[in-house]
Amino acid sequence: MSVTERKQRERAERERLIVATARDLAERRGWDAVTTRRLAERIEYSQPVLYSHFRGKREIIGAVALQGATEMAAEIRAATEAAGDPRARVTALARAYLDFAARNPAVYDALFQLDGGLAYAREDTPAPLKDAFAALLETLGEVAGDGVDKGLFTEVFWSSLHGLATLSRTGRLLPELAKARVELLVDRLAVL
Amino acid sequence: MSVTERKQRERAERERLIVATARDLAERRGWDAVTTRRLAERIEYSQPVLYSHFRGKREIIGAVALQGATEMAAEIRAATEAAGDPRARVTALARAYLDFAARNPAVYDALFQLDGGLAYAREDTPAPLKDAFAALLETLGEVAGDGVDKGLFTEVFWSSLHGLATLSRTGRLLPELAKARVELLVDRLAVL
DNA sequence: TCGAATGTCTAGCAGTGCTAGGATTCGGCC
DNA sequence: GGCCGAATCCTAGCACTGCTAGACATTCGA
Repeated sequence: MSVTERKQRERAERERLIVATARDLAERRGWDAVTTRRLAERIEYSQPVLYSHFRGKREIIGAVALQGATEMAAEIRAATEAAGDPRARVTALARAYLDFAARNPAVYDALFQLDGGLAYAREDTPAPLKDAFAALLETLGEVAGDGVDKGLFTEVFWSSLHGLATLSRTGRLLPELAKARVELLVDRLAVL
Repeated sequence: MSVTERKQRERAERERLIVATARDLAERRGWDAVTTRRLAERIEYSQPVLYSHFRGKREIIGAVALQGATEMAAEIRAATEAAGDPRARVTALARAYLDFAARNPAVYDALFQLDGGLAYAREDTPAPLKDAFAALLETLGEVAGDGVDKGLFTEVFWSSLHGLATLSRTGRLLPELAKARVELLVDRLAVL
């Protein structure tokens, strides 16, 4: 059985290589540059190998998205736990979120802009996505205010962050106001 | 000269036909279905004709975006002018914005999601885009609050609306909370 | 040692955005 | 009216895309 196990390990390793390569390529040159041919060449296998791991390009995007969700959740938790009072936590959350989006634009796109074939806001939503939302809710639930559903508040706050992240990255907002926008958002939305 | 004029008219008419057809196709079957071949077939000309009007597919998207911006600005102004007090105006604006995004998803994508080769938030930004932002600012500037720059506030409010529009349309937010999200956003962000 | 199963690759399909170059039609001039 | 140059348009094709059928090699169990 040890041969089979080794093969499974190698297969899993190759799958990680595919996801990592796709992510790297997308981050360096954009998702348009992530073609099945280029990806196959980089991992030094032929195209059909990709399809023995994933149903298609969409699923590869989905895999990158899940990886990104896990990292994002971790970074957000790390940032909020380091802060003292609720206000500092919310500010830290907002900064960590926008930071992640700015530093990993391709991963962010895989998560929230592109179609990775993943289910969101449902029962069968993959665990990493649920957990990322939970990471937001843990901190934002604290400042939802009386009588306001924590989930509802988190959705609204998250939407605002998402809007800031996407519009600013595509040059649709004034760059010099970035910091002021975050402060204004936190001041107004959070009940402290 | 009248022959030349007629030709120019016909050319302009054909250009309108291209934009209208692209928009219709995108709205019915998504932007992926808007291929140069299909578009050429629909307008009953060959592909190269498209390139005598536009540099490429990107510019066609841009043309649809500009058309959409004009309509959006008009709808927002119509909605806000019909409302009485500032609070009603802001709510009407939010509803009108999200309504437009929901009713014209392809146009909304052309405007804020896809690359139409347009400049945003700059001096050389096309007039329709500037005017759409102005339409938002006219109403939102009223409720920015003391000491808060109206442009800054408009950017933040707009980003929130954009986040709601995109995340809800791609199924990333709970559909049943749509109304509550708008109310919460207006309540918190606007200074009344 | 041989047949079967597994793994991988070559080659190809239908589709994409875009364009070079040839055919055709048209307007103005003699 | 007949001709020529220019404007207009189309055919055909390029290099690319995601994806897959079928051939080929390799490895495994009997």
